[in-house]
Amino acid sequence: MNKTQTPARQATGAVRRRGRPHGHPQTKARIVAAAEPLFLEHGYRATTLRAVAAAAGVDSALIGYHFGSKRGLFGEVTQIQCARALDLTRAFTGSREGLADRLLAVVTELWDAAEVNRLAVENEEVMRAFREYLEGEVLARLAEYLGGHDATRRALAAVTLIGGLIFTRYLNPLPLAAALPSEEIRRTLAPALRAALAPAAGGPRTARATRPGV
Amino acid sequence: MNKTQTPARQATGAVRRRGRPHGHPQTKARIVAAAEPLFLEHGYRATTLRAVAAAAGVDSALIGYHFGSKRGLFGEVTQIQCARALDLTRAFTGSREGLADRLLAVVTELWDAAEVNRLAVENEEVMRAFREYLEGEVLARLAEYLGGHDATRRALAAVTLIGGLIFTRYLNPLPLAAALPSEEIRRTLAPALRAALAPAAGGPRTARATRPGV
DNA sequence: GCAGATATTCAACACTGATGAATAAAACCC
DNA sequence: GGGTTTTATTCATCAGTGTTGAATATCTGC
Repeated sequence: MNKTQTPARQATGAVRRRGRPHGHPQTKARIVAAAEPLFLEHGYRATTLRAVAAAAGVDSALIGYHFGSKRGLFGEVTQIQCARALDLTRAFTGSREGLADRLLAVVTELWDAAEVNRLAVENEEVMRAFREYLEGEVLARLAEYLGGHDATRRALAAVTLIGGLIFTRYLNPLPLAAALPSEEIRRTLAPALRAALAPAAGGPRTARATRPGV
Repeated sequence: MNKTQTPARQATGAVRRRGRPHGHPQTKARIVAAAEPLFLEHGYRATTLRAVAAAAGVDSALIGYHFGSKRGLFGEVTQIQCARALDLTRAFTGSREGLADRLLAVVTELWDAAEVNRLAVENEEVMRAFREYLEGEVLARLAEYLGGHDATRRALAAVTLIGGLIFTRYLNPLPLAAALPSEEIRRTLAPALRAALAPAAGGPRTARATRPGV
């Protein structure tokens, strides 16, 4: 007659009474902490909310309550990592000559340390954030740093290369690109990045900059 | 509100008897044809097998029967497009001097024409195929074409830039990169790609690069 | 103490992709 | 040209997903 025999057996096996427990004031943080390794190991799709809830020792409905949706939780988990992994401020302080090397150093350092590898590409929201950051932040600031009427185009070329580095080494890692030590990667890409950043005067084709920077 | 009373009402509304119908010998092709626009418009995740089956006017179980799984169907739909979009053979026939320009031309032409934009990044299988192609095919052949002991490194730099182009313009398009006409993109990236392909001797930026690749 | 806000639990819901049993159509064999 | 086998299709159902609403327990302000 009664289907609810086990009153509240969470995955941990610990029996918890209904209602708000006394000793767990920050469930939200615990959910995030539990979700992070799961997302990192299994990716977005394969990580279920029930698994997260079980790992955190909470009811799965709490995720919806605190984060609205699975997307909200993922956004909460990766937002900080994304922000941390994309902070290029350091590269923009210093001489113009070492800009390419500083950019490569910052990118490889941050992304080597970041644990956002591979999984972000699955999530539309993260990709959108990444896109907006790459264009609205990196490209814009880089163009401003470079200056000149051709700055936007040079910044675009640089962002393309940097995006390719992040893509082929971290988000969708080619075995070769991922295996090389970062110092070697930097040395490999430095000439191309310097060429991308260099004013087009020395190039074979004169670049008629028609578009004022947007 | 789905009580499943109507015995066999497919999406078309046409009542079909059980068993193999006489006039539809190529259901497989029809499923692929119906799936393609759906995948392209809504992406992988948001396209349900039931919607594909309804659009094709067949039972949803037929997809499993013919393609094994949703992945199988997606692979069937995108495989040809991927192969079509990644055929770089043309770029490898010709003089060494124009290599960079030919590469950029082929990549932009093929990807501008391809309709694989944006959705491929959602699917792990497509990304794996793309990865393997980029490293196993493009990079390997490019290194062979370039020759010399430094060839692999230069090819890697070039592949990084090309991958960045595909990523920031097609797979996860930055507004600016996607808005520019392809001819301008080519002009923008040409110097960097030439520098990537050039036999850099490791020096900072000196013109020791006149030496042809051994 | 008590009213309202907040957090938590439970139970369902609508869907999803997948699969097994039953069956009709076609092909094949002699 | 009937009998058998193979293939294609239908139907029903499964386990599992993210999400949501109702009920309940705890905390907070007065």
